[in-house]
Amino acid sequence: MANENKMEFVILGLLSHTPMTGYDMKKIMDTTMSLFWSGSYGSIYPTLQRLRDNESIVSNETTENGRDKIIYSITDKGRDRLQQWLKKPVIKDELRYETMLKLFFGNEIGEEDTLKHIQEFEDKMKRILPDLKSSVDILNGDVTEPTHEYYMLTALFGVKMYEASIEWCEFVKKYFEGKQVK
Amino acid sequence: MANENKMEFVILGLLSHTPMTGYDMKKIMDTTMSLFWSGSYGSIYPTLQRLRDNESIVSNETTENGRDKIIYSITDKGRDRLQQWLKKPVIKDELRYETMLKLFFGNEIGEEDTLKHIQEFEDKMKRILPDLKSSVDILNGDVTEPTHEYYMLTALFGVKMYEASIEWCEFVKKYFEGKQVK
DNA sequence: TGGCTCATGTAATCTGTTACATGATTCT
DNA sequence: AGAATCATGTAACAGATTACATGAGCCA
Repeated sequence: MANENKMEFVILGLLSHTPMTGYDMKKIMDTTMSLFWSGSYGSIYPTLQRLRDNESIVSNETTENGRDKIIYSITDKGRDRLQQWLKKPVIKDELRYETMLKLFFGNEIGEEDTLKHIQEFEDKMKRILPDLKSSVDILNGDVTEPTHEYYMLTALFGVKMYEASIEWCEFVKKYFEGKQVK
Repeated sequence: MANENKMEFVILGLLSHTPMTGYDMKKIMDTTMSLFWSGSYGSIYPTLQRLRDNESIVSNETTENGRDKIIYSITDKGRDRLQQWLKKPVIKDELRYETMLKLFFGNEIGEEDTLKHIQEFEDKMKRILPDLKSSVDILNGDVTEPTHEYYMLTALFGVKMYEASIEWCEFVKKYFEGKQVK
């Protein structure tokens, strides 16, 4: 019942950085924030309307490069609500890894098929890790935007998680290899 | 539309280990599997009925210690379905950390309040880590159950994640301290 | 006796995704 | 010309949680 509508605060948070469109928000969620958050248009646009209705944000219709867009900005009321939420204790940090689920039940299909999931997991992280690392490096030297420090720390968290995950994958592979030899 | 009802496979997976009640399943999800999965009675019990209807599992009503319970077992058909799913590629590994969200927007409330979340995050992991480590140790020496190997590897993943997270927390704290001094 | 755990279940509700519709502009 | 991207939006559906109801046994 603690009706904490997260999407509301994600939007308010993004608008606390700078005014933008719903489309822009989706892009940020798909890139910068994808490590720890996600969202679809089907939840972004209705939430924008709700936030506008309760005066947490205001909208501004403009045309840029011949494209109609609605640029949203946060109001004082919205900033207040955001800050209040930010100061509240965290309710839930959730990890939902299908890979771990399939590993947990791996005995049912055996090591070979299970290792395919582990390898895919490792490959995925190795693909993302370089970009994540370079983000950290770029943001680290950047003192123009105070928000970038916070962004850098979340990216660094990603780097640490992915590095630890990759190490774990290597261990799992060796573990199963060792068993094979026996 | 790739209607992958995960809860079905979680239940089939648990029953592939051993027969048990819905209540038992919930307990395992709250403990052993909580690292990478969760579920409520409101999704467990209806799914059990569906799985029984399509003959993936069978139920057995008994009384133990004067308590009525319904013990479910997996059928050959259910095991087939489970194996087919386990062999399919993983669709989604998702991390949803409110702590990272609040850190990402931390500029809005400043370092002091943000650090409270980081500290809480670290404390939580430091509370869980010892149990997780001892699970790994216990399972590591245990060769009685072949499923325990897979369980051990998921627990080890937890250990690696938590250790890396704690290190990251220490870094974040030092990072902000360093800024303070400047 | 009272509170906790064992045990099963449902109704209301929420939250979110998917898939589609629409149409303009930019890139190749 | 055609594909991809920019940009907004909705309807249908999926999936899950919360809160409640019920009742028995165990422990202090």
